[in-house]
Amino acid sequence: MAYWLFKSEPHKWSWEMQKAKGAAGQEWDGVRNYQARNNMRTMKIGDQGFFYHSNEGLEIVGIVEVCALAHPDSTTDDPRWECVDIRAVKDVPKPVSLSTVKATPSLAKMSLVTSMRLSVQPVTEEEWAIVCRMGGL
DNA sequence: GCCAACGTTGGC
DNA sequence: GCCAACGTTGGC
Repeated sequence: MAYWLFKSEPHKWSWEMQKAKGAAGQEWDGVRNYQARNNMRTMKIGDQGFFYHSNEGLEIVGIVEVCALAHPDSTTDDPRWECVDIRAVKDVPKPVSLSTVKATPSLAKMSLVTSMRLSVQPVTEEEWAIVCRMGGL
């Protein structure tokens, strides 16, 4: 099982909207970056991910789960772009902010810090455990 | 809203 | 295949 982090601007697609989709989940469309796409291609059903609010909020607010393998992105005809589906699993009781992540030495190597602009990122098992603990899980 | 960082595009 | 121009992302 692998761990990931999905970024979304809340005014475009928020955690509340994701939760409203329930178990059916939502296509993670609109990604137009090769590295992010490649990350999605390697995802398996049941992989866990953090849901991060970028631009506003700047914090990890929820846990999601991959519920469909990479498939063509329905929002484009360009065959280069694929995406997975994810569904909300649970809230992070105490959202973990970017400033907290930056201030935590053991999280200094998180992609969130080192690859600021990558919208779909891998998270290591250690990082996952640390963030979950800080988030009250 | 600004702007730095960085990914992508396209001319040569 | 290089690199300048351009567009986008995302923190502040």
